[in-house]
Amino acid sequence: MNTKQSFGEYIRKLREGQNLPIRKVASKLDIDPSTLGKIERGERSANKEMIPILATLFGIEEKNLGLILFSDKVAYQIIGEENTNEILKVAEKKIQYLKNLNLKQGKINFKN
Amino acid sequence: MNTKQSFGEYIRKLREGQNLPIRKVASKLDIDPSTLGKIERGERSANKEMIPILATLFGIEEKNLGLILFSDKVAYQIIGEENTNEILKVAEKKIQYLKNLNLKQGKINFKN
DNA sequence: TATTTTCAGGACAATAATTGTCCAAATTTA
DNA sequence: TAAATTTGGACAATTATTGTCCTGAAAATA
Repeated sequence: MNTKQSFGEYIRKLREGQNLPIRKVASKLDIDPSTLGKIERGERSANKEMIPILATLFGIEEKNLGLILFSDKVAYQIIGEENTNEILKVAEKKIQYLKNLNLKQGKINFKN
Repeated sequence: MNTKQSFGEYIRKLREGQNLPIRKVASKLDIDPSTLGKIERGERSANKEMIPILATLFGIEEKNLGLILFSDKVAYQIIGEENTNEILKVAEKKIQYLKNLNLKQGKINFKN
């Protein structure tokens, strides 16, 4: 897992590796070429529905592509803070706690 | 740091610990009592401007309160995914990379 | 118990953020 | 040079978020 690339950079390299124009990939995704261009440049976010399509197209694991997308989202959300590592650590524990809670009980109530 | 509490639960306990009605704290925050109630119940998000006010009011560290708020946000964003730990780990590396990059260069370009 | 205070939660409007398109200009490729 | 591709701004549409108001329930207090 290369952590030095954003989702956009990543899929751009994949696309260029196959010598595909934006136009064609965008058509597979059923979006405007301009939108895909923006996604590749990080000016728009990809959405989850695009993951399986791109994964199939480029022959990579859906799971990994999703990982790159979501880690980008998380990074983007807190990059402006000072104590990013602490935030992530506490978030991890919170998630563990909540998932565990969820096994025993029913729903999730989490919004902040 | 108690990771078993959301931001809302946390400030609710603080508030109740001082026997303050929602109304009064809400007034300090300059918001409707109903809004604070929702924040405490996790139906609304707190915003950053509230942090210093609440920290002062309850005599706690701004930094810690911010930590609770942001870790909540991160947790909430990815709680629905399977591989949350991996996501956090990759996000951490990405942030390190970006921060380091930022020291050398200028701005941030990150949005996904 | 009656009154008052507090709190919960739905409905709503206002605002903000996100998403995607269209188009024209710039760049790249053939 | 001509054609194809890509960039990026302006824009509209959609969606998400924020906070208020209000009513009724619950809790506290007299």
